[in-house]
Amino acid sequence: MTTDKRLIVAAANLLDAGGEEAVTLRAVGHAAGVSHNAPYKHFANRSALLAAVATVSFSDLAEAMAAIRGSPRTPLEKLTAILDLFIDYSREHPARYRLLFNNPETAAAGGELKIKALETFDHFRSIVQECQQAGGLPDAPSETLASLIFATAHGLLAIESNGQLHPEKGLSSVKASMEILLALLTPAKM
Amino acid sequence: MTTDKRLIVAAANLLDAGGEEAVTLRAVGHAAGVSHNAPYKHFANRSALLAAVATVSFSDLAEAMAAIRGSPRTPLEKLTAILDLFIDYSREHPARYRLLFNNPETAAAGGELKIKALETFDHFRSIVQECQQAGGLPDAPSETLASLIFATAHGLLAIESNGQLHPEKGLSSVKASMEILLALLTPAKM
DNA sequence: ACCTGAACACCGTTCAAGT
DNA sequence: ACCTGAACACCGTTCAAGT
Repeated sequence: MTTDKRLIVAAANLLDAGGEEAVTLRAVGHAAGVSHNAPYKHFANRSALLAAVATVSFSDLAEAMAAIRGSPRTPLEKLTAILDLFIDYSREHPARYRLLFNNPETAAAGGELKIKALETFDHFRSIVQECQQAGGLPDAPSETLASLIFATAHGLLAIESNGQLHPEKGLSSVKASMEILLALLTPAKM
Repeated sequence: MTTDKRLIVAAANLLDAGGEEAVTLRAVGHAAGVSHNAPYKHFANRSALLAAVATVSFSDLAEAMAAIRGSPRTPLEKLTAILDLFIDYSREHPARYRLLFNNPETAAAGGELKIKALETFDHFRSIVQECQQAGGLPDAPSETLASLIFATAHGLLAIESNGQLHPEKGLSSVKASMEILLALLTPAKM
């Protein structure tokens, strides 16, 4: 594996294991078997290395979403699956989730990172559109509705981690709340 | 003004002006007219100082929400007003907003900070409940519904700042999307 | 009780130099 | 082309000392 890939992997592992503050260039270099400033030969600075981690992470997410999108399930099952994927990802990789969806620098990025992020969102939007065509979601621009649903999941995860979402019997509060939202949004069958 | 208050004000100003990274104890001390480690005589460490900033910020927010809650408006007008307050706050004080609603340390805090945060949320929940009683929102536990609406606003602000929310003609996208959500949630008049 | 200045460990970044 | 080690500026934190 080339040094730049090893640096990205090392940074991602440190991020998952110890949060963003644990991703020091010294630790990354050491984990990749190079000196503490070898990263500068591959990335402009620490932010650029984190952006590279975000880019590959978005790629992985987009790939998993594409698999769900192409699977033989009903649109509503796909929507539930993709929401679960997203929610599980945030629980299993909280610091990386923060880097992807809660980081001003990631947000301000352009280039490949932005493209991968938009790709990820488009898989989600497409599944929402399938649900609309199947009559399971109301008739609004799919992008607007997808933003709303995605934003709600994202926001619920945030307030859950803020301890402001009271747990409900057994079930994940976020998943339960998303089911309530989808139920409320489902057009009345005539 | 006592030194501890001056330190909190200085930290809040630095936060608003330059983001969290600008809140160094050296800069805070200098702005408050004391040495770079005088803060340690009033706060356990940098995190504790930021927690104090969060606490007074939540207090201010709760006060503004209480004013809306007690104003002579219809429940739906109050809900719109409180959502606008929240959205405007995030735009005018982005770094402070992040500290309040997007910070793992704030989330993990207890004590007065937690109390003030819950107080803020309860004003919101109460107005949602008023809307439900007026028939403008569906019949679900007010806490659950309030969490959903709050989470959606929070999430929309996040994806807007992530550049994933396309602007709509003139209006704030977040405010427009929230109106769509409320319209979709409004029970059909029979 | 409240504050200061020196000191320590750590970090991002730069630079001159090595192969 | 790729890497290393020393160095610099900056930061959070601690400590001994001052009033």
